[in-house]
This record gives sequence, structure tokens and C-alpha cells, in this order.
Amino acid sequence: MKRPTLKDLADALDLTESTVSRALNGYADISAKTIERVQSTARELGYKPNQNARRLATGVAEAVAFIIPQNHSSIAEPFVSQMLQGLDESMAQRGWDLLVSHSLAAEDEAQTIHRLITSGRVSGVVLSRPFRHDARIDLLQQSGFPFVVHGRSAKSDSYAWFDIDNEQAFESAAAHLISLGHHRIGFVGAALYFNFAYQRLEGYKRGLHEAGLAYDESLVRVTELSDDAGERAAIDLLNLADPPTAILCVSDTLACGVLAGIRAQGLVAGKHVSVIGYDGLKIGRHTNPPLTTMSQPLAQSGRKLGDMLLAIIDGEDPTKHQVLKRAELVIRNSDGPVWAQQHH
Amino acid sequence: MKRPTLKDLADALDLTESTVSRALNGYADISAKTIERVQSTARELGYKPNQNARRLATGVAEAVAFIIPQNHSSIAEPFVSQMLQGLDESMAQRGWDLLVSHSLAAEDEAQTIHRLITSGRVSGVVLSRPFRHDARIDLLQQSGFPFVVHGRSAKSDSYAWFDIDNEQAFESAAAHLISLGHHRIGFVGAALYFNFAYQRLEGYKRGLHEAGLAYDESLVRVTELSDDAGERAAIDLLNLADPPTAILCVSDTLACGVLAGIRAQGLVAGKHVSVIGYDGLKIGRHTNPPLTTMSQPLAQSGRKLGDMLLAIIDGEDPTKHQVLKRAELVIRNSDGPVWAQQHH
DNA sequence: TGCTATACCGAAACCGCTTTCGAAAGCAAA
DNA sequence: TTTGCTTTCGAAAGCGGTTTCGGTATAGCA
Repeated sequence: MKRPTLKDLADALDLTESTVSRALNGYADISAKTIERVQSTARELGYKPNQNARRLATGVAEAVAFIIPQNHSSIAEPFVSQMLQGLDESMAQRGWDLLVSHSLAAEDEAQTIHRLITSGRVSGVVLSRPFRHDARIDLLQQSGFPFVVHGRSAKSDSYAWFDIDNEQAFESAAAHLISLGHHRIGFVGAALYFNFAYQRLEGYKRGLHEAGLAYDESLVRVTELSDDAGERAAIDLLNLADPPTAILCVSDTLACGVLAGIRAQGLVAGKHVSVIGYDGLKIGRHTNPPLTTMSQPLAQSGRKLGDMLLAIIDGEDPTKHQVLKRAELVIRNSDGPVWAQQHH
Repeated sequence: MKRPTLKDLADALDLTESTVSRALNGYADISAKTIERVQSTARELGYKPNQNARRLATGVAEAVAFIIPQNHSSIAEPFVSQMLQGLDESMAQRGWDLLVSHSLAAEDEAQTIHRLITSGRVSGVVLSRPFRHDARIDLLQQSGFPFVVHGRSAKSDSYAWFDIDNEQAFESAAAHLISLGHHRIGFVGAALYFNFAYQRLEGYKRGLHEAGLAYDESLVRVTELSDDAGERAAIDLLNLADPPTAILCVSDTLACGVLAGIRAQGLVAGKHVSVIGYDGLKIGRHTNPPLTTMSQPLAQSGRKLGDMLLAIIDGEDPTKHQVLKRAELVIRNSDGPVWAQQHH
């Protein structure tokens, strides 16, 4: 009835626990014959090592945690699950556990991290949506705990990360819009303590600058990452005396709201005003109109992050694991040449 | 540098490990004064019990697993993350871990379950999207392992579950359509080994029956749960000699595809043909046209499931934990009265 | 045949915490 | 002061593995 223990196995084989243990773990000082014998009866007895015992003995947790970004449930949706999928693949392959964790109401995220790394439950963590100056990263670094981050903070030279070149992405998105004739381009972004939001704004500015266009602060809106916020921002922008003819959004969720805002003003996106989102969510194919967006390889990111983390736990140098990918513009129908009527 | 152990604490306090342990765990045979003393120096030394050791000693894993439904990444997206959010809240409150797990490529889900419950890593699991006849549930039941399921299988009397009344939902959705004058209603469903798909089909049938309408098998399509599949099914349905004037879908993802299919046929949803989805995803507000759908309380489900599981692990009778909620019809713009032209 | 390497396995300590059991100390009642 | 409980702790045995350190056979070699 109860699960067989190492001792049961040893008794059945007429060996000692230590021998059986080493046989199972592939030590060199056990004869091939014995190993075979041990493995086969282990199988037939259905022996599974007790993970807690083994973890206690070895001191390694054989588990990593994914810190769920808090207070951003709407944006987190597609994000989290895709990341998780990849991470899990990576961990499963090694037989490790993946546990998810978000902050308790009473504590901040730094405390969450602290609790996690001092509990001995995990041997590494993956962070996402880092802030520009991120206390969690500082904490992790000075404690020497293995971690990787999806995205990066302002100074990112000394830890492992996987990121998309946000500046490049938004620079090229802006360039695309400019090539369509737009020169008043709005920007709907998120709080700048999110480094991705900051970087994307920088990219946008650079795109304007490259084209010799002036940066006009009145065309940028910083909001929370929800569709409703996007809608409000769009309406706001469109009611300007000299409204933008195109709007760049830092997320697809936001862009959905912007599309709604444009409709609410009686205009049609892709015709009267262009909009470009970011994330490349599949759902963008079904919006009205289908959303042009910058697509990032979310699916693989998780997998890659997991592999990186494992390598770091194995002792590799974190700074050897810094990968920067490019987002790719997928053009659907929410962008187009600047609306001619506008000028009459 | 190293984390303080129980022994360190005991030495510092000039007590034994056992006393300190009991003091920390609120045993009655420790004086209030000692407890206070122990707690305060524990705090100042930053003592955190080693979870693995404690789990080994107590035999309880203090963790539960969420089995990620496999091969349905597209549908799983909003689903998984919302569920996780609630589950995590429930576990965090108790200081337990939540780990996610999906099947390795090489094994089926029953094996995954088996591996999980024999590894000692978790003391309970939550399953989602159960099949009508689900080997995983059978396995779990006969092994006596604590579990809860989101949804339920065909015979669900002897375990704990949280479900939406799918039959009722689709019956009322059908009734709604019928009240709008539709009497040729298509159904785009998923493989019937998914019990939710089966139940929804039954509900659809019952809705027709209640209204005295005959069930016409040529109007139902069984596909995978993706937008593309939905689009194909819709086009297929619309090309029938006597096409449906409304289409019911078992998921919002599918419904998105159906909307696309309708557009592809040069028709407009909500006018020429009505469509109703299921899930209540926020994104449905941004489709073209905004999707009318049956909304389920995904957010709370996770939380509720977690609490149920914890109660069961504590020894409560699983059959006391069976809750059935209702979905609610949220009307947006993809439904409407039957298109008059159709009859001329 | 005798001696030293080598291959294989057993003994035992340890990982850090929990929990039962019994002993000492304290206190009240007698 | 002695008896009889209580209260409060300490001792010790696990929980189920891992790993170092030796100790036998056995084999290799002269």
C-alpha cells in the first residue's frame, strides 16, 4: 500500500541502501550487473525516490519559480500562459518542478523574492516585466541566487536576461508609419518604471528623430495596460486640436482599446488613423480591423529562459546568457497611408 | 552566510532543537515566555525552516499541482492564467506552493498524474477540462489522492468538482436565438470526449427540443478548439444548401474564427447570421462585431477550487464539495433577429 | 605463491526538522 | 514536609534519501 522506500528495495535485493542509491544514481563503483538488477526490481516494485528526502540530502531544490507579475492580470493573460508553457517544457525535461508565485497582499515583491530564496524551495527564479530600476533584481544579485529575467532593467550587464530589442522595434514601427506619410504619430504607453515601456518610448523618439521629426510630448499618453485605458487615451488624443494620424501602442491589449476609441469617434482605423500594437497576439487577427503589430516570439522565450536558468544553476556565468531578439512587424489592416481628407 | 538552522537557533537560545521547534509550531507545552523569546530571536536571526526537511519529517508536501491541459495552447491561454491566479491566491494564503505541470511528450496524462502522486512532491492536484470518461480521474479516485476538477466527467458523484452548468447555458443560448426568430441554428463544437463539449451539445439539443425544433445533425460541426478551425467550420456551414441563420460555439476562440468565416463569405455577423460564443473573454469586446457570449466566472473558479482542494486534503469529504455555477449571457453585437432577406 | 591494485559493496554520518516519551521542576493540597 | 499533579523541556528516534570512507574479495602481476 505504501510507497516502497529505498530500504524496501534494498531488502528485496539483499543489498544495502547505500549501494542501491548509488546504483540508481549511476555511480561508477557499482557493477553493471548490479545496476541492471537494481533498476529492474526498482521498476517492478514501482519505486520512486521521495523527492523531499532527496532534496534534503542533496540540498538542491530541483525546482524553480516563475514570479507572476502582479496587478496586471489583463495584460498578463496571454503572456503568462505562453511563458509557462515554455518554462515547463524546459523543466520537465530535467524532471524539475516549476512553481508559480505571486506576492501576498501584505508584502511587496522584494519580500516575495526574499521569502522564496530563503525557503529552500527553489533553486532559481524567473522574473518578468522588470522595472527600470528593479529592487528585486538587486536583491537577487546581491544574494547570489540564480535567476533569469524576461526583459531587463536599466543596467543589465551583470545578470542573465532574454529580451526583445524594444527600441529597435518601436523605431522601426515609427519608421514604417512615417514611410506611410504620417508625421503626427501618437504614442500610448505604460508607466515608465517598466523598462519595456521606457525602451519603447525611446525607440519611438528615435524613430521620429531619424526622420527629422520633432518629439511632441502632447502626443504621448502613459496609462495602465488595459483596453479601457487604451480607449480613453485614444479618444483623448483624437480630440486634440491637431490630432495624430497614427498611434503606436506598447501592447496589443492597449491597441485593442485604441481601436475601440477610434471607432467611438466615428473614425475607422487603418484609414483615418493608423494603429500599431505590440505583442503579436493571435487575437489581433480578429479585431476590427485586424491589428497590425510587432510580434515577439513568446512561445520560445519561456523555453529559452528555462534552459538559461538551468545552465546558470549548474554554475555557468550568467553574463554569458544575455540574448536579444528582434520583434517582427506583422502587417494586418490597422495601418495605412495618411488620410488625405485630413489635410483639406 | 548560510541560512540559520534550527540548531543554530537552539544554540543561541540555549535550548534544544525540539523545544525550539515546538515553540515555533505553537505546541501547548511550551511556556508563553519561551515562545516569545524563541520567536523574537528567530526573527532577528532571520530563521526560515527548511521546507524540504519539514516536508520530509511531516510527510506532507505543502504543495499542489495544476495539470495544464495539453495540446490546446490557443484555447488554454486566458483560461490557464486566470485559473492560476485564483489557485495561487488560495495556496499563498496558506503558505503552500502551487506547481504547474503538463505531460511529457513521451507519456500520456495518466502517467503524468501517476508520476506526480507517487513522487511525494504534492499533496493534491487540480485537473481541468476533464474528458467524459477520464482515466486520470479514475486513477486519482482509486489511489485515494486528494484532487478537484474544474468541470466534471460523466459520472461525477464521488469526487469534488467546480463546474458551470453547460447544458443550461447552451439551452438558454439556443432559446435566446430561437426567441430572435432563428430556427436553423448551427453548432460548432469540440471533440465529444471533452465532457464540456458533450454537455454543451446536449444543452443545444435540449434547447431545440424545448422549442419543438428538430435536431439536424448536418448543422453541427466538431472541430479542434482553434480560431482557424472555427473559420473553416463556419464557411462549411454557410455553404450548405439551407444554411443556418445562427451559430452557437463552444468557445470564444472558436467563435472568433466563426466571425472570420462569416466575413469571408461576405456576410455580416449579427445581421445576416448570429453567433454566440462561450467563455466571456474580455477580448470578445474587440472582435468584429463584438461577440455575444456566455460568460463564466473564471476568475473566482481558481480561488474556489483551491479552497476546495485544501479542505479535502484536510480530510473533508470530497462529495461535499461539488459546486455548479451558471454562465450568464452577455449580449454584445454578434446576435440579432433572423435576417429577413433570407426568406425571399 | 605472495603482494598489491582494483572493483564492489557495506557502515555510518548527515541533511534539518518533527514528535513521542519521559524526566525534572514547580506548585498546590494534605 | 510529603504526596500528587502540572507545566515545561530535553533526549532520542525517526522521515528517506546521499555520500564519504573503508573493507573485502577478486584479479593482475611478478
